[in-house]
Amino acid sequence: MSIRVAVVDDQALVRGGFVMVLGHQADIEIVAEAGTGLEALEVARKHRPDVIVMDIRMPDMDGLEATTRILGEADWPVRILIVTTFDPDEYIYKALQAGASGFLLKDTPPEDLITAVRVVAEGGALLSPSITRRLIGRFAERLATDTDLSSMLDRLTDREKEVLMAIARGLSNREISESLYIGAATVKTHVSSILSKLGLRDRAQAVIFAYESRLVQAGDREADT
Amino acid sequence: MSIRVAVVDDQALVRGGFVMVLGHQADIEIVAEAGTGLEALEVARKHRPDVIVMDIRMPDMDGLEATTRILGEADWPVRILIVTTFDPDEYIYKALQAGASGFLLKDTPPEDLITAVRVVAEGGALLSPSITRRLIGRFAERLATDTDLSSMLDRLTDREKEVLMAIARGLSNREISESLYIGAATVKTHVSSILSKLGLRDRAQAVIFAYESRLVQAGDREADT
DNA sequence: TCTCGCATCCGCCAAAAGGACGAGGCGGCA
DNA sequence: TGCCGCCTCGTCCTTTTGGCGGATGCGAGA
Repeated sequence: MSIRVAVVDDQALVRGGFVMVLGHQADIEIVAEAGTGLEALEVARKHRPDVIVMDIRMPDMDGLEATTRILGEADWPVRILIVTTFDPDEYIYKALQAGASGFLLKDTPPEDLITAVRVVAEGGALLSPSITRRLIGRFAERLATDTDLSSMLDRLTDREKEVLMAIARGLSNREISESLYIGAATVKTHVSSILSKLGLRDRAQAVIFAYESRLVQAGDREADT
Repeated sequence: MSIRVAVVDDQALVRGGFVMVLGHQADIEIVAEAGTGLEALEVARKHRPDVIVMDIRMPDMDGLEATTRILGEADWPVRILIVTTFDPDEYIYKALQAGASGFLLKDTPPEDLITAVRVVAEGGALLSPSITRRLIGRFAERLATDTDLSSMLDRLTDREKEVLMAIARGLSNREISESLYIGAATVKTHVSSILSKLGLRDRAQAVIFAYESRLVQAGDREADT
């Protein structure tokens, strides 16, 4: 069974090029074309393609908005491959957030487009090499600065680390004492020790340290009680 | 000019397969092979390949360590492509941190390996589709939870946002008053207003909110005064 | 024009936090 | 065995914080 593809681009020439490239593949069938975001919604609903090759800049509604909507209302498995000339960070992150399975630049060779369609049809994901590089960069950079601050964590005892994490969850001393089953005075001792060891002044700075040192990470908050 | 490639894998059969696949390409030349991490260091120094196809699990020294070392001491442009059977998150992040330009699983088809070598040789980056998907997932998830919390930021006035950011930098009320050239009592009023509007109890929780809402981000700390 | 929200300021008060001690119990280690 | 680090708890004190009420000026919009 061939991969059913819809191509969405407002420039007829570009769209035609995509259709030409993809349509000549034995395992790919072009089932629809659209020139605007709104049209994309229609053809998606009507033809229920497996993969939608989508431009970003379009009249009516841009490709990112269309992606969000289509994925939001689709009741069949559809993958969206963003293909664009522009690659500012903003677009990429929005595209990924919208749920796109791939992000290609228009300067990629035709065979890569074909590969990309096949990959996303199978549930994989694919980015242009340059974008992959940037994404990797962001990750690596994030991991790189870890060691300096987190090494200071070694100065803390296990108990103190527990208390610090509790502080980083926004608990008061009394709440910490209850959650750790120790006296309030003990918590204060630990807190003082933590602040002193880390060269901090108050629990607010301790929270900052916890985040900066990746002891806790933005986003991994368990449900607040 | 062809791409000069070195293949590093401790399993002779696998290594032979890679060499076979890559060596038959007109634009690729296999200039060296190695079976261990230490050997990889040697052949890298000796043959100065453009691209090193590297396994992770090896005797002597694993591929990640070898990657780090080679990239650290190399005085010529060398790209490293990690190819492995295993894909735990840990490996991926370490590989990216080590500076690898690509990360392929051994279940990818041979032509993809060829493509990957060409891509990284040109300075691009490439990940296996499944890994790309995971990386995207991590990013999207990160951005996904943004709106709910950051929408609460809209309730704050500009001045309050300033104060909140100051709190998130670890300043005391007095320091904030000095940095904003306003009275200490005024700062307290703002702080109270912030806590009340956001449903928080104290400045420590405000710091947490600032990080969770991405008002401030771990890592973008300017040098502490 | 007259509110209303915002920023600014003031003071008072209770709670929380933090600093500076001392002190006992406990386990590892020389 | 004795020392040391860790955890525990206490007490006393100062500083900080946060809540509350009230007040002024100011600009935008009804």
